[in-house]
Amino acid sequence: MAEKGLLATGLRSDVCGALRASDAERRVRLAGWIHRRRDHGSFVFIDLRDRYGIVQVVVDAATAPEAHAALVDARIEWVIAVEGVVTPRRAGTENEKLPTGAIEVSADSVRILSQSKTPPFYINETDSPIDESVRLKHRYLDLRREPLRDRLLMRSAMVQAIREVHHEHGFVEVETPILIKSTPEGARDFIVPSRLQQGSVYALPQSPQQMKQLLMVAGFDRYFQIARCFRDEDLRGDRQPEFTQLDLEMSFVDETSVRSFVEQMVIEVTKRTRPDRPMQQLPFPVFTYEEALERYGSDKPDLRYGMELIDLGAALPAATGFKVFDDVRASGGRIRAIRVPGKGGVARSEIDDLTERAKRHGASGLVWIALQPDGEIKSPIAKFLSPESVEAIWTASGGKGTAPEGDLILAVAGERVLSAEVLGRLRVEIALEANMADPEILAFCWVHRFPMYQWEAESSRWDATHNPFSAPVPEHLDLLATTSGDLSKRSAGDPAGAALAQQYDVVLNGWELGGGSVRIHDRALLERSFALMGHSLEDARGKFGALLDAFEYGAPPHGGIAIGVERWAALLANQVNIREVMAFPKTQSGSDLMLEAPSEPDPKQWEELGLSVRPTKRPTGA
RNA sequence: GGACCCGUGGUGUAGCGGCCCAACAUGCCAGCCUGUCACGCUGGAGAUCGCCGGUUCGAAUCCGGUCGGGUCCGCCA
Repeated sequence: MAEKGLLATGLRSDVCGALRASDAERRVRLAGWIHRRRDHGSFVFIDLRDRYGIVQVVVDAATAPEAHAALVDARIEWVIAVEGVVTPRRAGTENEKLPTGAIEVSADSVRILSQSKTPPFYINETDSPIDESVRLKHRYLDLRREPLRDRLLMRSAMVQAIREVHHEHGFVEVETPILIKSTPEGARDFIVPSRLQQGSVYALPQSPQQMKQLLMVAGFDRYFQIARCFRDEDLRGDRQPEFTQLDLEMSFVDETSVRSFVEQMVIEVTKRTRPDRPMQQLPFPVFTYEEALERYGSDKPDLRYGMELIDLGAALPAATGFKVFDDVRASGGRIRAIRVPGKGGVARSEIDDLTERAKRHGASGLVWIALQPDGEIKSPIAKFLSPESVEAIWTASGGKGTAPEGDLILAVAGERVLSAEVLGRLRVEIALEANMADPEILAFCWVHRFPMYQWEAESSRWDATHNPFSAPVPEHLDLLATTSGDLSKRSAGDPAGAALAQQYDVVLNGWELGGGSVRIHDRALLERSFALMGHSLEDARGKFGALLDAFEYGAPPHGGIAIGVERWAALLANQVNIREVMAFPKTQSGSDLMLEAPSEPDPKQWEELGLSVRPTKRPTGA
């Protein structure tokens, strides 16, 4: 909390929220918004609000007639300045709900600084939800309300902590340009046409990736930036077209040293921002991608609850007689399951719903086995299950009868990755619906050793799983070397497909907070990697020429990470939507409802840029 | 590009074929009130039900389209 002296201005000696019993008898000047008013005729109470809090101001017609007259006219959300004496409240009229509730300010002077129209929604009440488009149109009023205000204050504290911790560890904060060259990194670029060089465009950075690697070549050794990033893709609750990354890069590191710093930093920032929220496990548990997939069906596991995936195949005999299971195993697929505790008495309609969802996620079906409260087994495949198999299933899932209501096993048979991912999603959905996760706990973990490449069947080529600059783990270098450089000979069976990257993600409560890697700092290796992904040498040099060139002038081994600031802030603020931790977010269709952006430019602007636009249907508005 | 949900006085909701030129709460306006704190009391104003079209004797209500907002898939790290 800031010092009173620093907050004093010509209009105020104190802030509203900070007055306490110890200020009694002081004469103060306050300025703020009228939060509420209670007019009793011969005297008026005002709750005066600023961002520090609320204090009650009372004006008595008998002792301060002019001030009283002013307040009789004043309305909610008007901005006023008052002058008066801090007075202990009469016995029995203290308000324990307010930090300032022991005192009130007896005002003898009231000045109207600014009037307000009736706001489109309540500033002083936040219990009932307001349609988000209304909130966005009047964002400055929504920001005036406590929840959004507090979240932005928290985000500010968080960013301050980020800067502090990095400076404490020798990091240099460097700003990188917003107008850069288009460097397709996967997402679609935002484009800014150049006036000076008509027909050419700048791109807005999807991240400062190349810049920060160049800073390592420059010898900055430890860099960080709170960087604005831009991606022209469809929006989601956790995706905005412009967003902020904590971007950092370190030289002379291996994977362990980067993760070790990042982990300390994340813990420290989290503690300084939300000291009240417990972290589930320190140090962060570390999973390989493979392990995360096998155990949680996800590369961003939520560790706040159990329901890990079970490999039913191991519990069942080689041939069950149930065609679906036997066929899947014959073709190399898996039979996986999760056990939902307490759901033994599940209703048929609920099973249908779960089956529907499993199919939507790509499964061909969902098999269920219910251990009912009475101990009976109910399942469409009961006749294929010997008593031994049933026993084995329960043993594999951690023993039977953990809940008196019985348990429910949900099984999916299918291709190795797909079967895991389907159950991984069901696991998250079921946990959400059953409130299985403690909302206060912060469960961080690392997931690492991702595959370098994934096979793109349509284009018959390998593509970077994360980013194309990630280095392979040292023991897999030869997998890249032994894969033919000839594009036409590329196949899903190439040795490179098995290569793992020195790539790591930080995960929090089932959200990917950020990801990074140890980078390739050798020009030849980087060119080879691009070649594997089907880029010609000229192509790669055209897009990443500066980086490739720089690597010929002494590039230190380096690595880093980028962390989504809004996602982190949203999780710390217990929000599922990053708009709730952003001052001025955009809608799902990319509009700013307050500024009414995007908008058509003046025709002259097109002309200056040497551009013309095909006429299209424009929304006419509702 | 696709699927689904929502749109009724300022705000949040109810109404889901005639009882509705629309109800409730809150807000707003006016008056009253010497201790309130979501003050209270009395009275009042305020919506052609997002928009367009259709079905029907009759539409806030049913159907189609469209606009806006949201959730999700694709996309995106």
